[in-house]
Amino acid sequence: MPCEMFCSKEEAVIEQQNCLFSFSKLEELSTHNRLPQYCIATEEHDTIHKPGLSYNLAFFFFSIYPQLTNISADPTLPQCPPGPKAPSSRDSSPMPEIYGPEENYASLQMSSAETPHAETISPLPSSVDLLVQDSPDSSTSPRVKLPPTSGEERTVRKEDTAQGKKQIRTMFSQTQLYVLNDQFQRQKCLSLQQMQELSNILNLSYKQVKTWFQNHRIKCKSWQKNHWPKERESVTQNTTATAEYPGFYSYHQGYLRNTSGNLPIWSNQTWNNPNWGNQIWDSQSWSNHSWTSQSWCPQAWNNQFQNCGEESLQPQIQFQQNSISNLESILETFRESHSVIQQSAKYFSTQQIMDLFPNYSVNIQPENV
DNA sequence: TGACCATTGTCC
DNA sequence: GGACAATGGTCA
Repeated sequence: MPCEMFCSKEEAVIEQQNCLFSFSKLEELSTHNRLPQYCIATEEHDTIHKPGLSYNLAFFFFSIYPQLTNISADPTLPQCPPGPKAPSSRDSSPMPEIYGPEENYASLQMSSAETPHAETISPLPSSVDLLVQDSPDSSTSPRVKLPPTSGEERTVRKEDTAQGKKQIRTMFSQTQLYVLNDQFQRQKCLSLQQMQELSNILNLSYKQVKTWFQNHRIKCKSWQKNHWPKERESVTQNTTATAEYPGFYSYHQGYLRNTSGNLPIWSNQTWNNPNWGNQIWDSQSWSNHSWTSQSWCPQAWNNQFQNCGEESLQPQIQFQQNSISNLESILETFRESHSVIQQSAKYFSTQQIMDLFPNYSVNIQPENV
C-alpha cells in the first residue's frame, strides 16, 4: 500500500505548465515504450503508485487515466527510492523537480553510451539547483548509466592523434534527435534552464544539448541560405509554398499542420526564457507577435534572418494549456468551431466560408448536402 | 557566459 | 566523402 502521496492532479497540472514536454509528447514517447515499466497504474485504480515520478510524467498519467486523483509512493517497491515530494512553495523554484533517482527515468531517458560519459557537476551561477554536465570527455562524476540498447545513443572513444588527445563523437539516438528536433522546431535558442531540463530528460549533458542546438542553428542557417532564395521566388508565385527546413518537421508527420486546423496540443508551452519574461504564449500572443529572428533567439540570433522569410519558420499556432480541463475545452471549442463550419457549409459557398472563418482552411465538406 | 563560426575528428 | 558532434577562437 502506498504510504505517502506524491502529488495531486492539481499539482501535476500546475507543474506541467513549466515542464519542457507536453502531455502528448510524453504520450508519444510512451507509445515507443519509453515510460517506466514498473509503473503499476491501472485504469481500475484512482491512485497510481509511482515513486520518483516527475511532475510532467505525473501529468501524463493523470491525463491518460482521468479517474486518477493522486499519485503516491510505495516504499515497498524495490529500486524505487522516495521520489520528489511536491514542494510546499513554488516561488523559489519555478521549474518542477523533474528528476528523481536516475533509474526512475531509465525508460524515458535514452540508453547509456558504450563508454559512459564522464561528466562533472558544476555549480550554477543561478540559484537553480540542477545538474550541469560538463564536457563528455572530462573525467569526474560519471552519471549512472544503463546498459545500452540497440539503436540508441552510442559514444565511441578512440585513441587518436599524435598528441594522444581523445575525442568523442556521440551518436544521438533517434529518440533523442526526435526530441531535440521537436524542441528546435519550437524554439531555436533555449535558456540555460531549458537546456538543463532537456539534457536531463534525454540523458545527455548540458554541453551536448547546447552544442547540438548551436550546430543545428548553423545547419539551419546554411540550409536557408541555399534554399530560401528559390523558395521566396516560388512563394511569390504560389502563396501556399513554404520554405521549411526539413529538419523542422521531419519527425512530425501528421502533427504540425495546424494552419489547416489540426490542433497541436503538444506544442503548448510556458517558456521560461528570461528574455521573454516567462510569457505564456497563447494563440493570441502568437498572432499578435511580430515574428522576427529576434523572436527565435532574443539574446544573440539577431539580424541573421531579417527579411528572409522568417514567418515560414514560425511554429504553427500554439495554444496555452492551463489545465486538462482547459485543454479539453480547447478541443471542445475546436470541435464546435469545426461543427459550425461544417454546418455553414450547407448554406454557404466554400469561398464564403473561408471569408467567414479565415483561420480555418480545412477541407470543408458539406454534410449530406 | 553564451552565441557564432571555422575547423577538426569520427562515423557511416 | 558527406554528415555531424565536438572543439577552440572571437565577440558582445
